[in-house]
Amino acid sequence: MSAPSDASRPYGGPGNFVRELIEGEIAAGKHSGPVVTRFPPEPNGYLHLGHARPITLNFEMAREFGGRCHLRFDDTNPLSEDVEYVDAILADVRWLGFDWGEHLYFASDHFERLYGWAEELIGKGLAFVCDLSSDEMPLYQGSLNEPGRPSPYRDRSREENLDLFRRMRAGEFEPGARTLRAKIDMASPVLVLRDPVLYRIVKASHHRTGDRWCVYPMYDFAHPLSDAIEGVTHSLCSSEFVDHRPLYDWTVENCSVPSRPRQTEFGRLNLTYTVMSKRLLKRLVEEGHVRGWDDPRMPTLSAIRRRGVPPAAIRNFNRDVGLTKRDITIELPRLEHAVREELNRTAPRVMAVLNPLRVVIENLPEGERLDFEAVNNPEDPGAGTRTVPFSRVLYIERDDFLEDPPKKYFRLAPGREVRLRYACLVTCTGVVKDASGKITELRCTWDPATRGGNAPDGRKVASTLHWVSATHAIPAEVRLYETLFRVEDPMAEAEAKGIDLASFLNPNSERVRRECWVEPSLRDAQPGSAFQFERLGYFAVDPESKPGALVFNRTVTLRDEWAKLQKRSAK
RNA sequence: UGGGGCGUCGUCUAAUGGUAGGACAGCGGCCUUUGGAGCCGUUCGUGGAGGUUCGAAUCCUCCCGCCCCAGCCA
Repeated sequence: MSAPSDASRPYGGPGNFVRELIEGEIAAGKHSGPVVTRFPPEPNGYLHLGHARPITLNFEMAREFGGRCHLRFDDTNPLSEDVEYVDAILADVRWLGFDWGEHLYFASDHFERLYGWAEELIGKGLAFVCDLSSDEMPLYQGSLNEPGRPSPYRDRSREENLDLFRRMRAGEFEPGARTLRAKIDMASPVLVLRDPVLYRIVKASHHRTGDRWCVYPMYDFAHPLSDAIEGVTHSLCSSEFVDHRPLYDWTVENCSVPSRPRQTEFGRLNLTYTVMSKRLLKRLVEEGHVRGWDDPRMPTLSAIRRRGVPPAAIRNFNRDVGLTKRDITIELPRLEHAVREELNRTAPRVMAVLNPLRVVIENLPEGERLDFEAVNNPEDPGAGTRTVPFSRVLYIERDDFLEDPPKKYFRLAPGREVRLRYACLVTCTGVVKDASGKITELRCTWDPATRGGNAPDGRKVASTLHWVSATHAIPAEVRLYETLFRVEDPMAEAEAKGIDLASFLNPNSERVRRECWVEPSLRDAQPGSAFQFERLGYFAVDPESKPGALVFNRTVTLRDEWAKLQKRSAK
């Protein structure tokens, strides 16, 4: 149940109102037992970045107070749920670094007791069987401004209600024919209190209970009661459920439950340049805008895992962003910061050339190989060093040479001397072009006195370039990712302008480069492992990668001052 | 429009009647064998109007704005 987390980085800092609430309760002696929270997903889709907030919050609060956090599937709607999602959700929560221990539950485990409480409500005259069809019911519900009218079936006797409800369970009626409803107040200004449906008839096989049930409890009934059964003390949920709290309380107050949970709501988290609703994400998959739920451009947890985002970055992101009652939209760079921060600490450095330009070292004989020692991670001395081979023909990044360099361009140019990272200083002596004028090769000389990269005479160079040895490098495919959408808030723009969401997709969200070269130490890089390609960014080995056919995904770029300069001058 | 929730730098978030602080982003600089990392500096904010008070982001009144609710979804 304890998360691998840094306790010096508490969730939301001292201002987290949920922590203050719990501390206050404990100070007031309101808890005799442990603090118990829960994360309650419905297994009808994949978890995304928006879910990481309640996951982190629930597990972290339980940990901070020495309690426990349950993982409970709210599987009360067999029409939309599936084991496929159960398995994926389990894997995602585990990946995020949280452990529910023995406390894995399903609302469907509680169906029998829930049913018993429904009969209890009938016995108390607090629930009735309603014969209104799904078409008719809205006619009685009123509207935002007008009160509803009581169902004509509202005053049935307890005996008749009980008989009908038992026959509903026995499968005597067709789906939609009848419902069990709470008897509360059809005139309530709170819509959810207007005799809400508690049970409906569904004849579909449930992924866990099979065909045992013909009636299924609604969320508003199953959720508070499941919390009570499990001894949940703090039912933390997002703000759209604020209106449901009176019904939550009504339910636990009127059923003979073993404990008294309380619901507390916090604001939802959104991110710029993406969408975060299951419906929209599903559309992106189904319409082929992405290759699947784990396409690295998606905001799903499985996708960012594939992209190379470490789980600690997600936990820290949520801790740092904090928690209030308001819905928030975080700017994407804030997430990228958390990702870089974590990867900077942990990712081994390596050299890779994504857009190769051939360089011939004229004063180094063919067939000669020099070995240079490279630091694996300057942030982590314990990561050690490795050897990188150097020879007459190299590749450097095409962007790292300009025949006619502008001011503030520090990289290679005719006649200029730069350092090749970990290797030596080289000077550009010539440029070879093809018939169309495209540069095909650079001629350089190296200074053997600068082995390792420093000049004994103390002369400085303006920049350091990454490189690979052409004869030793390994070919690789590299997938470069940008935001899926071109605009900060695609949903809002689509609605405001009446344009389809798809028109805001970023055509450059994925660019595949197949002629990249990586240093030989990467030969056996395993899927999932993360590296910093020096000067370029962080890259993770894709699950599709194989020895001999390496595939890397760009997780996030490095901060790039030169790119920023260029962007600014382009405006 | 009935009910509910929420308004502090561009974006998040502290300050719980007593100097409006921090992070990310931005800008400027230092440093650098990654134009990375790190370090230093800096611009920018209490939705509005009244009121209470020696003193208001905080308390009161009114106004304005944004979000949620009319599934037999969760």
